[in-house]
Amino acid sequence: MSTPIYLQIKNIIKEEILNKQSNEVIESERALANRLSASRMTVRRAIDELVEEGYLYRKKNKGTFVADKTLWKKSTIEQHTYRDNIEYHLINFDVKFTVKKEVSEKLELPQSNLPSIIRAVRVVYKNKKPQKIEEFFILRSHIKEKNINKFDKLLDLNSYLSESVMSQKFIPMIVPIKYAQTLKLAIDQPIIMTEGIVRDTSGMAYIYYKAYSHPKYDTIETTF
Amino acid sequence: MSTPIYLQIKNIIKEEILNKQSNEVIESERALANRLSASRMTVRRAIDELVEEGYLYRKKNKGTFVADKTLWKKSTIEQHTYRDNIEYHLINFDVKFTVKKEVSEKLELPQSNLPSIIRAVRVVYKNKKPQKIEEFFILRSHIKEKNINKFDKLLDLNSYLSESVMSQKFIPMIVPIKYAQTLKLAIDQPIIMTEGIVRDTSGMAYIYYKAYSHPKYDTIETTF
DNA sequence: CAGTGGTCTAGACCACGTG
DNA sequence: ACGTGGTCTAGACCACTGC
Repeated sequence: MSTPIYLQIKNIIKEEILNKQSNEVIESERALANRLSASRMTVRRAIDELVEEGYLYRKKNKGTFVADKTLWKKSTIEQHTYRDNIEYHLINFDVKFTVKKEVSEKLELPQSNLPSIIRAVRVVYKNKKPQKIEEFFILRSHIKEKNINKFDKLLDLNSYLSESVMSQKFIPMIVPIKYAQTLKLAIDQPIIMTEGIVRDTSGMAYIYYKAYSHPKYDTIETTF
Repeated sequence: MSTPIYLQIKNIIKEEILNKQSNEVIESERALANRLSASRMTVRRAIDELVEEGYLYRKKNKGTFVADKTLWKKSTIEQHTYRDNIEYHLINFDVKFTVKKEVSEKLELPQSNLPSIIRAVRVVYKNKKPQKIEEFFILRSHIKEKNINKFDKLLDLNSYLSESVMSQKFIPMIVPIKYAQTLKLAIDQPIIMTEGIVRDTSGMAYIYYKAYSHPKYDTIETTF
């Protein structure tokens, strides 16, 4: 088996608590270690992660318990993906060698010898309804060569985020006129614009994006 | 010493990397364990948390490195507290036995035999400027008796969050007229209203709150 | 080959809650 | 007195990197 034991145990526990009530106590760490023929530290690591992900909670000197099902989700901004029908319509795609000051500042680009920047604009539909408009500015040099022609890979933020860090700002505004029609909004509708910068582990900014969200379909939700 | 060794080590490392450059390699886990007279697993635990918090990153078979300083912050909504001068002005405080439908739904209150609810409204000032207006609805039964008369304890969300889970929604809107003046905003200014529900580990909702943020001073920012 | 992080073991002691 | 989670130790093997 190449998958680590603690991950196997994690999945076993995850399955077993499906049949349990919220706030029901689970087996003790020692009992689990014994039953699954693993050391207690390995079981603890599995439980540690399940606690971190909101599936379980611990009470000192009492035991470990199944968390309320409504808490079984982690803080992720990209909320969709559950059973929703998500579609992307690319409405713009080009490579630039000059960009607006705003973009070059956010990506901390050099004044001269500007690198090439991929700019893409797409509409995200959720269950056939327009949900948000996203504008991406991506440093061409950071795209793996084999992905360069696959828009889906290119614009799937999740495939980058595991090795990178994203910081986001939420900015209130009136929907820009040019996007009002696409989002099927009145021209004076307040929306949230999300501005994000993705950096690799060395701190280099390589994606700048702005997303204009429909206020009704795309309520941004996070859990701590 | 009652503070765990792994926390002491965490702080030692945190101090030592202040004098290092970004992407500079740090001592190996074994070397640290040796120098600090701890086992490697204990050192690992300290490093694990520092990686989780964005201070360090690891490269398999290579070493552990100092992360870029701009990544040294974790996803917290309550951004202030650094060096900012934060003040709270309580502008309303009472105990209710009937609440609007909106609140009773969010807190999942019973139809009859309504529990008492504490309602508080306060203005948060940051460096003497109004930053946001917060409305809290708190289940009286969840307040520890000794805190009941200390507004600061009562309304310090951080003192609850360690044992609870908060979920938030960000909703765009035009600033409500009754708050426009307090926030020093034009009456047609778009803002973000943050709606939050805090649940204890058993899943019971006990705080409902709404925060109306000034768009300029309180840009909500998160890191993943 | 030596050194790294990733995983794992089989013990150990502690503080605390409940019977 | 016993069981719980919280912490800690001193080893171990693996896959991989760089010299």
